[in-house]
Amino acid sequence: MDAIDLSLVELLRGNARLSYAELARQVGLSAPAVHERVGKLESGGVIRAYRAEVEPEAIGLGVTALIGIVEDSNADTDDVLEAFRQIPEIESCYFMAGVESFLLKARVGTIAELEQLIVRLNRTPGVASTRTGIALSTKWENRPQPLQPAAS
Amino acid sequence: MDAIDLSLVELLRGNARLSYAELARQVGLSAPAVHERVGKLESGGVIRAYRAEVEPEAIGLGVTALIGIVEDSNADTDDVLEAFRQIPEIESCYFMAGVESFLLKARVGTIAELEQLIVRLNRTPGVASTRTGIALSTKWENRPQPLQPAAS
DNA sequence: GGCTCAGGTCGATCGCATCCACGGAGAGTG
DNA sequence: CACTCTCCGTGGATGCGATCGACCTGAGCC
Repeated sequence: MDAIDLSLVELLRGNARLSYAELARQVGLSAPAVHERVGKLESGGVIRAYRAEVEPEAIGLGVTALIGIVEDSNADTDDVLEAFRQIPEIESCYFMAGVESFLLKARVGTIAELEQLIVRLNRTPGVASTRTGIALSTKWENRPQPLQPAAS
Repeated sequence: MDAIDLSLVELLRGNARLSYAELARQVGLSAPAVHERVGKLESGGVIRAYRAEVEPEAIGLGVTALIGIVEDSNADTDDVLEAFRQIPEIESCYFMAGVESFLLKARVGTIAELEQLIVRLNRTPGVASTRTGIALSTKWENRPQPLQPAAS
């Protein structure tokens, strides 16, 4: 993980569809060299996926909610996590310090669907209570930040 | 925005680096047809970007925090937003219903940097108070959900 | 010095991206 | 109904990029 790898990661965070030839020009190596480096970044787990970022409203997901979860005192956290994983509306799941063990980000089409989701969450074994905040608008999301000299 | 467009979006959300030829095979059109459809999805704002998803720890961003912001009663929301936009550590910014006007997701390298960030936020004109929760681990993030028949 | 290995470059081959000309289905109209 | 316009697609051609294999070079080590 040297400075060139870092540049490659930064370039691909900005535009995942850059060709190897273009990446090679940007970092000053040959295309095969870049190909090999990127391959290692992928198999080494640094690059996890390449995703198109889509306007949620355009695919019928106009309602965004952030939901804090308090667990039962006797809950099995792994089971709760597994139950959350089965719910496709939950886009992100963070395990938090504090009273609320989890913070979930969910996207649904309508407020009615959000209501159903909350009911489902409250019924999930191990969940003691939920606290839902509704995002009126997403100002931005997953903005890549410029890379530091960095670790490793 | 028909069923084929929806498939294309779903395929690209799963893997942004699929070739047009491969997309064409998956949806049963020719490569030029797919090329044109994807081009329209991009210029129509449905597809906003293609991004590599990176393991944050690998690039020196091991600390994730979610920060609620309460605004001053006389704050100018646009100014506050603009100030947040200048802070690169803020990856996502939601405008919320409730007492806390914003919810921010930020990533930094160390707890010390998080402390500096919180200080900076509290000093920002228009910010009355902040409430920070630390994510001990990210179970998953930005998981694409399978697409509904959908609107539009 | 001479081995070995990691990580490059170069050259060749094949597939893909992309441009262009052409064709067919469906809607609106006389 | 027949005409035409438009949209959306196909097929062919061409140049670029992905990717493989052979070879090169410098660092570390015996």
